[in-house]
Amino acid sequence: METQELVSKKCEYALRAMFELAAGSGDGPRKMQDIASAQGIPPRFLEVILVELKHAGFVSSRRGSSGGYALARGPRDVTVGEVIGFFEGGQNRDARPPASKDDRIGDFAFSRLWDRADAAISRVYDQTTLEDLVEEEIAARSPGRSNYVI
Amino acid sequence: METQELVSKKCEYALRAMFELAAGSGDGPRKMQDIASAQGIPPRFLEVILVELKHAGFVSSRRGSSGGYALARGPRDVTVGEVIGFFEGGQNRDARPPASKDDRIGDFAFSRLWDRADAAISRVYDQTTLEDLVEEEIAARSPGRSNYVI
DNA sequence: AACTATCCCGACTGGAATGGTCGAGATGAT
DNA sequence: ATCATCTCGACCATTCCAGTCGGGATAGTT
Repeated sequence: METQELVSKKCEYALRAMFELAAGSGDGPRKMQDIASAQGIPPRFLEVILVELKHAGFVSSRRGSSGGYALARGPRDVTVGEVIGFFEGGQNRDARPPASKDDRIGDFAFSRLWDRADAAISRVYDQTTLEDLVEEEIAARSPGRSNYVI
Repeated sequence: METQELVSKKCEYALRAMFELAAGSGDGPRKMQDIASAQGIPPRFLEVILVELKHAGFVSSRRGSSGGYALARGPRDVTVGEVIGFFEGGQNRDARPPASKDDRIGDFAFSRLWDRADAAISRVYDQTTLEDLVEEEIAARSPGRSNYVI
């Protein structure tokens, strides 16, 4: 059906950057510029994103001439859902229109509907770790693969 | 977790309008103004929406001094997913950035991820009909109800 | 036929979010 | 000392969203 882009470009960039860190792990920090070209992300924009990821505790950084970024936690311990939750729920997860005394007829049914949709999508995101993504990609690129649906 | 508003305001208004038509069925067409006040929708905006819904074949209309709108199909035969699909997939479901020859590493894994998320949410929307919503609302308002999760 | 309530349509607008850039500074490895 | 790198805040352009407006077409009612 392909509804719309579920997450913002910024959020996808963040995920791809972390994916890159997870995939190319083991050799100390990765330089921002490398990540940018590997994943096709506008470099200056990636800067902004990485700073936010650092503040959120997802990545760590080292300055200086052999610096760069690395995952703060292991790829197995960070889910896609956490990252998305941070970027989409940034600073606006509050401030209900205060007086909702005028409840329309259908409020309940729709509220349940949105909740169910939200739960369904969260279930997918929360069950997928960075490691899962890396393994899925490796499996896809190995030649004699079978088409299992994970 | 409560990520964000999954559908646009316009789309939600459309659904609520159709919900209203489904709930208050049986007495000929409903006037636009009535629907607007019943569901708290800006009237002139609702006009726009109803015209689109008519063009899409979801509702029918009668003009003149005792006119109004009615569901084109029975509440049991129209799913929430159809309506959402129409409003969100309006005119922009095409125009891929033409040359995507430069496939990054991770394209496959992410593509699968978005597909799974999309499928999860579509499953919820496509399984819910207008009638389901109406019944759910009625059940919620009946006094001695039990808290089943449907 | 006149009246009037209703639907019908296209153009328009203000504000917010998105996607992205820029310049300058702080820090630290070599 | 030097240079590559991260760090920060301000800035900007475009798009999209939510909603409005004025006028016109249509059809019941009297």
